[in-house]
Amino acid sequence: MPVPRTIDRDARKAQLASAVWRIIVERGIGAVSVRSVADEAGVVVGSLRHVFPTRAELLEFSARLMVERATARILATPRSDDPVEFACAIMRHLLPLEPDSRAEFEVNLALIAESPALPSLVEIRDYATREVEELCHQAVELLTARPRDDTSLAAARHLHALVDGLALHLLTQPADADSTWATALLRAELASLTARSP
Amino acid sequence: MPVPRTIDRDARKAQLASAVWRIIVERGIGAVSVRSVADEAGVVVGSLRHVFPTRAELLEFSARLMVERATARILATPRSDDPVEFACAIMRHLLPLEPDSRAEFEVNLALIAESPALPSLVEIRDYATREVEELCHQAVELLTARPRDDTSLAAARHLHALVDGLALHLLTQPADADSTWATALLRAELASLTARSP
DNA sequence: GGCGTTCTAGCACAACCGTGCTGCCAAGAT
DNA sequence: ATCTTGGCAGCACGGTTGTGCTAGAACGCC
Repeated sequence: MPVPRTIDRDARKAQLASAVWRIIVERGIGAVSVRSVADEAGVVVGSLRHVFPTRAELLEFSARLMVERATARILATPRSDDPVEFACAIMRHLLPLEPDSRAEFEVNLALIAESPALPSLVEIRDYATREVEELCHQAVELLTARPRDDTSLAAARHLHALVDGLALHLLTQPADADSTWATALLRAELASLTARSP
Repeated sequence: MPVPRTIDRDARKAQLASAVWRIIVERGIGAVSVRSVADEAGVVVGSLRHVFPTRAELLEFSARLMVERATARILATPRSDDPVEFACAIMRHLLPLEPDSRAEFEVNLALIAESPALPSLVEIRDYATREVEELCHQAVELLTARPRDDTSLAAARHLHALVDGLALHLLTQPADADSTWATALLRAELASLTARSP
């Protein structure tokens, strides 16, 4: 049985997904169409549709890959002896401070804004939210060195809301504006968690 | 000089704007077109375009009216003797706890997500952000009873991020889910502000 | 070399989009 | 009664969208 030429489908998918991200960042989610994405990726529509038969599949994969990338980056955070600095380094990855994470958050927001029209993306978004929530729980556990209870649950929710709110504000200001205040705020919050623990 | 029949343009504009909101909430920002809005409002495209010649003007007015409505609702908050309860009542208006405020926040988010494509809406969004920021400053001043300085600025930013993060999380959960935890979290944060002041 | 399969390239179609434009209707001032 | 003008209804046009479908090109295996 002959096995004809095959391209690296995963690489091709990633190439197309990053084209999607670029368009979302530069022109908004509304500008994402099979044609604009194919153009941006430098392929023809036929090739794109050979890998992603429908637009929904294209967006779904793009969203999923984005979550994977973010997860990988967070897991790759170098351990630190200082708990506050370690937690801060992890949480910083959730803020749109660099082009990559900025794109990730922008895509995340686009998913929320378009969720009524794209129900298949809701579960991806919810999965990502649960992951971040779990991360906040772990951060609280690390800093307070206590098991989970009602107060630590509230603290985790507080931290989660704070991080996402900071992300929202960083996104609405220009990419090159001063953003040291956000890190400082985050570090102060994390430090106060250790201070409050007995 | 003859003066022919005139409709209440402001009422007509508000009618069309609320149709825009409904579509954003139910079908996402991507589903907002002159035709879908005219349908939803029960008028024909020609009539809509008589009031809003272009789609951009329609969206711009809808966004501006939304900010006005929110501002009015906040200003109408009854004063309370308890500073924490008063601040909490005001901040609750910024959370998507009821259909109206839910729609407002959803529209706000849609504006952010589509800002690359609709630059004219950016300044409206920025104006709304500044208003909320100012509100947070006033809340901090009220609770700590101290003038603005670096620490109160940080506290206001903290509060602002927390409120917007909470709003984001409330939006991603079903409209009828339990949301008492958000109010509790907010009240605790506001109470801790008074506690910290000397 | 020939075959078979994957990939590429693109046409076609129906639907939808924003917007320019043209009549028609109704109502109030004269 | 007539005239003037704001509002209503809708057609038309060029563009874009998602997707079905077909024909050819490129390549690994026999």
